Amino acid sequence: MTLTARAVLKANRLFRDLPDATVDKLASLAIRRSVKRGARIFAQGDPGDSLLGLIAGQVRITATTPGGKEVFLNIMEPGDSFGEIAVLDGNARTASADALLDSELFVVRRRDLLALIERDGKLAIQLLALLCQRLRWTSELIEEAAFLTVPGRLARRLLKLAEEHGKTVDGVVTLHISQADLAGFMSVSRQIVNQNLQEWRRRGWIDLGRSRIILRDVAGLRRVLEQPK
Amino acid sequence: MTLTARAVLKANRLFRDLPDATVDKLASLAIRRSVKRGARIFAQGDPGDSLLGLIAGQVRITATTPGGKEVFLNIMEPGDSFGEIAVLDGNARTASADALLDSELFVVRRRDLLALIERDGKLAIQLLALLCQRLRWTSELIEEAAFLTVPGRLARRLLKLAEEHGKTVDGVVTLHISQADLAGFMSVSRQIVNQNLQEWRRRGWIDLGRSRIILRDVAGLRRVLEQPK
DNA sequence: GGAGAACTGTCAACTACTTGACACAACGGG
DNA sequence: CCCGTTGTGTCAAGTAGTTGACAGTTCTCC
Repeated sequence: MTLTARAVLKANRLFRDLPDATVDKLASLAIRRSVKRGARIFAQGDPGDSLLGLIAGQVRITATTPGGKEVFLNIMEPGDSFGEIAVLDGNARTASADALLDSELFVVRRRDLLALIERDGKLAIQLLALLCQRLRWTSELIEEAAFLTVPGRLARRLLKLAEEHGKTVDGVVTLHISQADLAGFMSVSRQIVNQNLQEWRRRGWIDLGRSRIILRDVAGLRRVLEQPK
Repeated sequence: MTLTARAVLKANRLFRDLPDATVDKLASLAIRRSVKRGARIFAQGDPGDSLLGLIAGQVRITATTPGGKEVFLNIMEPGDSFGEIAVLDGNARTASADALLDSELFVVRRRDLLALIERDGKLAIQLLALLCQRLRWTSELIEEAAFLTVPGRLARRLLKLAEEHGKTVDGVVTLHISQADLAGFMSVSRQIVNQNLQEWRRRGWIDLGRSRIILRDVAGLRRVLEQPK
C-alpha cells in the first residue's frame, strides 16, 4: 500500500490537526527514508538538522555515556515523531535513535521546518504542546526516581508500557520486552528486575515468558505504587 | 527605582529578543504581583492559568508527593520565567513555587499569551527555544541519575549551582545553600551529602560554613565526574 | 540577651541494590 | 538440525545509602 505524502503526515500525531495548506507544504518538503532493523538512525552528538516521523516499524531512543553505559529513554511507534529538541534549538542530538524493526520514516529538514513555524501559528502551538507533553513525561520520570522505591518504579513502568505498547485481550495485557531491556529502561540491575517480577508472579499478578510479561492483575501492580519510599 | 512595564519584560530572558510591538502588547497585559518571603506562589495541582516572570527576589520550584516528601527541582533568579508548561497545555501545575526571598513578579494570563503566540511567530520560536532548554535540562538530570554515582551527582550539582547562582571571586565560588537543601535537590540523605563534602574538604577542594559551600578547586570536583558508575 | 530554631557533624544498625558467576531453556540462521 | 546467541532464574559476597539518634554550634527574632 502506497500512501500519499499528505496521508503519511496526517497519520502523525504532531501534524494531524494542522490546516491542509500547511500539511501540503510540509509534504512537499518531507523526504522518505527506509532503515533496516538494527540500523542507527542518528547518534547522540550528531548535528540535529532534521525532525523525524515514524511511519512504520519501531524505534528505540537511548543515551550512552562516554564509558559505554546505556539508558533506554523511549520507544517510538508509528505516528510518533522524534528529534524535535535538536531540530528546534539547532544543537547536537541528546540521544541516539535505533530501529528495532525495519522502519519507514519521513524527514523534515531544520530550515524548512523553522520557516514554516514562523508563518503558521497553529504549527507552532502544536509543537509547543508536544514539547510540554515531553516535559511532563521527563519530569514525571524524575519525580518517580525520587519518590518511589525500585519495585514501585518497576510497577509504574510496566503500567506505562502497558498503556502505550501493550496488547490487551479481556483486561489481560501482554508486553514484548526482555527483562534486561526493562532493567536498562530503569537503570537497575537485571537481577533485581527478575526478583520483583518473580515475587509478583507468585502473587498471581503477572505471568512471565521469554521476552514476554503478561499483566493479569493490573490493580495489584497499582497497589505497589501506593507504598511510598 | 520604578521600571516601566516594558523595561521589566525586556529584562526577562524569554522576551528580550522580541520586537517592540510584541513586548508593548505583552506589557499592557502583564500584571504585577509582590510576594513575601516564604509565601507560596502557586501549588502543584493548581490550574495553570498564567505564566510568571521573576523581576526581583528568588523562587524555589519543588514537587511534593501525596505523602509529603519533597524534591527541589530548580531555583529561579530575576530574569527567569516559570510556569510555562501548565500555561501552554492548560493542565494542572506539575510543581509548586515558593518565594525564598521577598519577590516581585509579573503575571501573563493564559488566554492573552496564547492569542499573542498565534499572531507572533517570533514569540512562538522564543518559547520553543525555552522549552527545548528545559527539556535538555531535565534529560540531563535523568542521565546523571543513571550514569553517575552519588558523589558524582553531588559534584555535578555543585558545579551547576556554581555556574548559575554562585558568587565568584578570584576563581573561588561561594554557594548559599544548606546541606539539607542540597540533599533535597538530589533525593539523597543529608548524612551522605555531609560525608562527601567532608571528604572533599579534607582534600582541600572545598570549604564549609553554615549554609555556605566554598569551591576552592573546581578542577578537583570535575575529576569526580570522570569516574563512571 | 535569652530561647528556640536551624544547621552541622558523626555513629551504628539496617536494608537494598550491585556484581559476578553459572545452569538451563528457547530461538533462529546457516 | 545443530550451534551460537539471547534470555531466564538463582546464589553468594560485597557495597552504598537509609534511618534514627544525639551533641554541639550558630543564627534570629522577640
